[in-house]
Amino acid sequence: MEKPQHISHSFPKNERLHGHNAISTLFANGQSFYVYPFKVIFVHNKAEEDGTEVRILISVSKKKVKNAVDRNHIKRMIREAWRLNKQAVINKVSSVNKQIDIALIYTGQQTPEFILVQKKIKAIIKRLIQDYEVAD
RNA sequence: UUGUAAAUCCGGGUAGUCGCUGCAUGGUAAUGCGGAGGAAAGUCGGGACAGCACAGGGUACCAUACUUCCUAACGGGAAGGGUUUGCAGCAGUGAUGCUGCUGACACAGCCAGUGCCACAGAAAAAAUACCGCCCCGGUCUCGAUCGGGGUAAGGGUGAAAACGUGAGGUAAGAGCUCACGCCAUAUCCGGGCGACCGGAUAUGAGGGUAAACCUUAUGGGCUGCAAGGCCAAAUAUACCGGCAAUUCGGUUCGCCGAUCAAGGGCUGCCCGUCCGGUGCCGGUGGGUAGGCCGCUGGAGGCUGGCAGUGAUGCCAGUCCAAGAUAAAUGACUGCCGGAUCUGAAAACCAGGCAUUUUCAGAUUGCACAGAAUCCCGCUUACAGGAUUUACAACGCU
RNA sequence: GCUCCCAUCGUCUAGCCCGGUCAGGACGCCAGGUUUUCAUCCUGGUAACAGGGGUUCAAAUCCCCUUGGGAGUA
Repeated sequence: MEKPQHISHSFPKNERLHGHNAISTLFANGQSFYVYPFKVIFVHNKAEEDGTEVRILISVSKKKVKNAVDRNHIKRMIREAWRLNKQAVINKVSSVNKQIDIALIYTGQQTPEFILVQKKIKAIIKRLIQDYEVAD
């Protein structure tokens, strides 16, 4: 699919969504859809100068998952699944010269298997790409 | 050997692939080294550190409460003292005492004062006597009744009944008296640094409750790293409410000194004190919410020696062991280990069951749990394993 | 992170400071009555002190620990 030099499984800091303003605008103006057990919120922006196409926020509610160890574990699995499969979204977004902020909110109450998480993340990525093709 | 209890320690290992984070090298590609816990948890005590404030005094408020010691400090710890639950033994007519084992105790003072003690009960604290007991008087049907008085031994009530046991005494009774025993207070003697212990004498209106008010003693400024500092960015000496606008002296006419109003600081209040002349206080609103420092080398860890019953301290050597910030310390796979289940073999036994060991297979990522300024404690959670000590058992048929 | 507060019938609450009655009231819910029927109204019932330990004769109340919920704070 992609050229070898574009394949990167790294997850640097500028691909993580942070800052009060960016998150507020995402939750205020973003579109959302569900792929159980995830709620996905995303918003399109104009391309940034620093070259990051995608910024992502991963959240697990303290009310759904009480234990801090389990909460960290879920977040790590989600981040890992995203890290290994994100390249398709980056390529698509950079091809239309835009930038996207995404929030992945885990709404389940049980700790899932990694295979299941990876399957769902792939489905979300497919949905995001479809959304771009419809927009075009 | 197994089980139970207590104490201390450990609480998965390893290889590969792909990642995150700090530092160093290096230069924008990488490489090397480091990267959660005994509780990181609860935020219950105590500190360090920081900011505000800082003549001081009284009072209020809060906390603590056997003694001595340890500690930076503590509501923590060590050693000791006292009280007490349960069991067993011994002494005594008995009340009770002594000894051993075993736990528990927020354990100053109800003899400083005040309050409270529901229901029941006659009475709940200096006792108005319900039943009962006894004496005196009246009446009559001659053992009952009425009236007056004595009595806290007995009954019943209650969580608790006015020191307990035995005797004397008496109309009946009563610490009324005596002996013994317990308790409290005071004084003296001996021991102990002390709590307290042993003994003697005297006194006695001899319930409980201070996690009731309180008294006594001791201690305590307030706020917390979102403290606080710097840089960047951004705006509005915006609006509302309340309060105030002193006097005198000197002068080189710039001011200076004194007094004083509004108001503010000194945790609340009072005194006192300091600041304070065009502003002061309270509320609402607007802007920015990015980065750096604080931020990890410390009451530090480990080893050894010495002192001490011990907590702990001193000395010497050695080591450096996370610093994230929408928040890192991981994910996947293989092997080893653990746990559970099944099967087989062996050991013990006359045989079987149980137990133990070994082997094979299957299942399961596998205790509690994730640093957020740091440290010392406490409390709570915790599969399994190791060591030590104490006690019990050494199988059933 | 730090600093605090709260927990009582199905719901909203009183009682807690200063311990003592069957833990009171309102709205619910259930049953009966009133009414031709329904609503209203009347009568009766239902049902709670977050969990554990301590102090006390006695704890919703006082003290300690745990659990759950909430608030403030650049």
